[in-house]
Amino acid sequence: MRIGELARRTGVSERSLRYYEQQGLLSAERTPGGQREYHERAVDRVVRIQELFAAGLHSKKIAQLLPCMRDTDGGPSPVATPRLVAELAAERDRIDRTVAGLLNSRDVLDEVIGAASEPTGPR
Amino acid sequence: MRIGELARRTGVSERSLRYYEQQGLLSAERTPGGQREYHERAVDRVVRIQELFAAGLHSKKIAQLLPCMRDTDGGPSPVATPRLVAELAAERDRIDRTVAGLLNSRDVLDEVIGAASEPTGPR
DNA sequence: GTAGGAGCTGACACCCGTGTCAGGTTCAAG
DNA sequence: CTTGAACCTGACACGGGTGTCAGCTCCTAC
Repeated sequence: MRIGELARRTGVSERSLRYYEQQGLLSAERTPGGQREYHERAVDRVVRIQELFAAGLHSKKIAQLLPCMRDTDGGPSPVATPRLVAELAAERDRIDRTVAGLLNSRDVLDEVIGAASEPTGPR
Repeated sequence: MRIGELARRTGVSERSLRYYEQQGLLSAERTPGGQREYHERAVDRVVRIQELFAAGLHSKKIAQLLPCMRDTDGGPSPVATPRLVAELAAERDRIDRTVAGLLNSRDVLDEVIGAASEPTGPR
């Protein structure tokens, strides 16, 4: 498929898809005329990329991580280097701390929301 | 206390503390010479502000939210307007979605980390 | 009174994924 | 062949919290 369809199917802008390619996160064949031609599994990959961005990983780390992931085609999935594994473990811990903070903040919001739903405020 | 101590006690830079004041998130008395003088409870407030920033709220929304929160002094805590409550509920839902995404990404990381810890890779 | 650490304001830069525009090329349908 | 939608590259801008610097003033201890 071409970039327009991929953008539509993933909900990611064409701009971002080109950026992902530039960062080495996503590859594409080219037509003789130079237009990008994506494999079917690019869809899943783009979704993953978005998730990892949302998790706070930077493109550089995602670029290292992606080749080590089991793709939908069940390919060989090379094993990560110890160095990368250590970095990923650090990212995971960071994510855990982030989640804890988010849940805490959510509780704070809930308290304000809850207080407003009581007729005359808490006694 | 003055700004240096507050920065030291909260781990937040002086630059950021001044920014919080500019955004209406944090107030301070002034000495005759114009230097900021903070109440003791500014410490808790700064911590909260950081949490809310980490949760993805923008300073404008935090500025609306803070006056509605029960402070450590157990003050009056005015009730949020229905409009603000609706916005906060939206933020809470966004946080929930973010958490779900983070946990998902964490699992993805764990899979790669786990695969690397197996002697010859998965069968 | 004076030295020097601490504080003040204002301004500029950064990150980095994304939006957007300009100007040109390619592709597919008529 | 022509037309128009889709695609290409390159460049500039943004958001928004934070770092950093310059140049000055304040406060405290001696």
